[in-house]
Amino acid sequence: MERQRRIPEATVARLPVYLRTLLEVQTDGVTTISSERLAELAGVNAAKVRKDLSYLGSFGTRGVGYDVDHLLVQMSRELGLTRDWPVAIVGVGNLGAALANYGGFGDRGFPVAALIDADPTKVGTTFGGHTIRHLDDLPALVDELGIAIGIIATPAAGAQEVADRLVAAGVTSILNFAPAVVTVPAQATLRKVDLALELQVLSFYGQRDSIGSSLREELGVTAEAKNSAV
Amino acid sequence: MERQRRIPEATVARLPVYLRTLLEVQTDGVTTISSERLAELAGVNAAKVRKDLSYLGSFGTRGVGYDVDHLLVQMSRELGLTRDWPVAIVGVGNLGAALANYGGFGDRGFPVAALIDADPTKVGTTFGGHTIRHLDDLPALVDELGIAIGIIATPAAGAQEVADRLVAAGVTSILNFAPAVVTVPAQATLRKVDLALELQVLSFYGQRDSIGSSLREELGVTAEAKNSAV
DNA sequence: CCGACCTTGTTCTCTTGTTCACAAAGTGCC
DNA sequence: GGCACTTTGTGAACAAGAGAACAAGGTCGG
Ligand SMILES: NC(=O)c1ccc[n+]([C@@H]2O[C@H](COP(=O)([O-])OP(=O)(O)OC[C@H]3O[C@@H](n4cnc5c(N)ncnc54)[C@H](O)[C@@H]3O)[C@@H](O)[C@H]2O)c1
Ligand SMILES: NC(=O)c1ccc[n+]([C@@H]2O[C@H](COP(=O)([O-])OP(=O)(O)OC[C@H]3O[C@@H](n4cnc5c(N)ncnc54)[C@H](O)[C@@H]3O)[C@@H](O)[C@H]2O)c1
Repeated sequence: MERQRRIPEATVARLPVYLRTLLEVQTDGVTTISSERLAELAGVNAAKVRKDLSYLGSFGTRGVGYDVDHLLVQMSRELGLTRDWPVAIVGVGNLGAALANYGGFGDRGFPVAALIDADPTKVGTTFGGHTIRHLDDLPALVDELGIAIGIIATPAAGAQEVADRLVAAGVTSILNFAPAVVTVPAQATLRKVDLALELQVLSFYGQRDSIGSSLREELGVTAEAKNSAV
Repeated sequence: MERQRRIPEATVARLPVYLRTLLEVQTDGVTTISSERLAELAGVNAAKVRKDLSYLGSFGTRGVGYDVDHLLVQMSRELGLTRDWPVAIVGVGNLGAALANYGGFGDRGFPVAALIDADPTKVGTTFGGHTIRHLDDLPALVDELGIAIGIIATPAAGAQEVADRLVAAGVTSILNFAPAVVTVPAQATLRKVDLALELQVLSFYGQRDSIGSSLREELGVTAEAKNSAV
């Protein structure tokens, strides 16, 4: 039985949800879980769960379900979570500072390894246990600390330049919070988090509702978020 | 010529990007734009732009392009941006505080109208010009201030309860930052922003790359983010 | 007024993703 | 050991979305 490669993008985006769900049931002492139950907890369709998991290999036992521990190991391996991915936060302002303070990333294998800013009055100061470094130090920091992921938390105007510099320094995974279209070469991966966009999408559907349209209800639009990748 | 209803979800998620792009070129004095140019600036395919815009109606002029001002008006109307959408932030911690401090929302028609927390030591204190209110006050706040959107910035454990309370109080648009699966009834809309998920997806693709696989290059995976709706 | 040129709007095809439905495979009772 | 029951893994049908291609419609120079 040949291992199936090329995991669909939609599946990749759901694996973290399954992972989190499995970690939760694991702490409850659950050792085996059916696709039905996992689907319920993860807010998706059971057939989808089975198909998604089948991309990892055939780990289930028919008539029984999936072994939680085993699934967690396979899933972590597939997602690349068997190693740490040091993160650099670029732009230590309002948002960057909040992210730097947040402990939830290091726990999960994404330690904040560097804080970077372009403002000379911020560079050199210490924040949350890190000395803020200048953007020019980026290549050195990548070498020293093995930065694998860059988070852009600068104003929109600077986002593309920061992305270019990150890629030039060898950081090929980028998460962009700035409300700007940023492009990177094909060998890099860029994902974005755009709050204004989210609010505007909510506004769109909210307006539909308040107009009294029952369109979406008729369609049975589902309860769980439908974000594409978020 | 019948107006085409039922705008695809994928299109709805791109309209805010076009909107932002159009606002930018508008300030540069541009009055007309072709689908080709808009596509380039928005980081998408030109055919997609034309198809997306055609859902709003036929506003372009063949041989010329689209009138920027007109397009902005139509798009704003469609997205429901002709009115304000007061936002309540639930959970004024690390993240909630950063969001509350951020001025970028009010500018765009999403004023932060209320800050809500469950912690008795925080309730009653003032933050960023708002007195923090208790979760129990939610129904009253919705009545008084016309809260239209709720942002969940509490720990994961409280997220579902907060969502339930928001819906019960009449808030049908919710943006969830907590790493938890939250479900809402069909008449409500929920979107999520999940940073851990984003990082794990980056880790997946980062691992693929560092293994030396040229899979994605061969596939010509594109430069712009592929987030589904974000 | 006409013809060369440009850009939209839309149709068609291809790809990706979702869901159903069911045979295959395993468990555990009797 | 056999049989009833459960749950997986996947084939096939269906739905949504992306992109190429092109006819229709409009501009503008002459
Ligand atoms: N704060 C929020 O809650 C929030 C919410 C949504 C989106 N955003 C977006 O996140 C980004 C950051 O927001 P913020 O509120 O933290 O802004 P901010 O102004 O508080 O901080 C920006 C920081 O980036 C630094 N910076 C500017 N240009 C830089 C460059 N080229 N290289 C390195 N550093 C640079 C600045 O010195 C500053 O420290 C913005 O694009 C904003 O639109 C923020
Ligand atoms: N801080 C970040 O940068 C960051 C990044 C990604 C995700 N998140 C997520 O965002 C959420 C908030 O993170 P944080 O760092 O601000 O946490 P935090 O602990 O700093 O703040 C949480 C706040 O929510 C309040 N709260 C708790 N339960 C509540 C309830 N039932 N109703 C109302 N308020 C309640 C608490 O009193 C506290 O003020 C978490 O789920 C976290 O995982 C945070």
